[in-house]
Amino acid sequence: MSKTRRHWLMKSEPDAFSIDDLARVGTEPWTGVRNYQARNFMRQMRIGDGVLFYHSSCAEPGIVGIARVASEAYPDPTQFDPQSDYHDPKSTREQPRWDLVDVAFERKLRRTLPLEEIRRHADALGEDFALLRRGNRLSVMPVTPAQWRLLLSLE
DNA sequence: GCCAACGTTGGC
DNA sequence: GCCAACGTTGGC
Repeated sequence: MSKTRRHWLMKSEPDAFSIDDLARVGTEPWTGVRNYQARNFMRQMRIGDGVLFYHSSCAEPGIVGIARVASEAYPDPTQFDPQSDYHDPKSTREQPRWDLVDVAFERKLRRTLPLEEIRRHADALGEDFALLRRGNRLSVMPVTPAQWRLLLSLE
């Protein structure tokens, strides 16, 4: 396993949990991911990896801040909680299905980097940039160093 | 609110 | 193992 810091993009609906919420709490366990691909990406995360914080399902979807991975992946406790929206009856403490990582606030961007503007750089970002793939619904995705640089240069 | 895209479930 | 039905995501 490489020791190089890697980069990711994580989506959140600001009505549920925004970049300002993260700024307030400092560090947040990223509960509720119930997609295997997204879970597997979180399992690849290492402490210190960079995270682009993306607001989805809102008036101006886009990248709004930078965070960093603050823990290795560990079982998402909400999967065991029958009261939780994220409860998964097929999960047991012996055999958990869902993991999460802790995410720590780094900074807000000077402005929201809107999806619409990101789209205009689709060619430079390349085919492997999952955010712009057709019908993309992935909430956790990898970002290459080149994509990271390009996106932050737009700020 | 609409709808396209996609993942998951379950019957067969 | 196929595939239709269903639920969810997320931009608009």
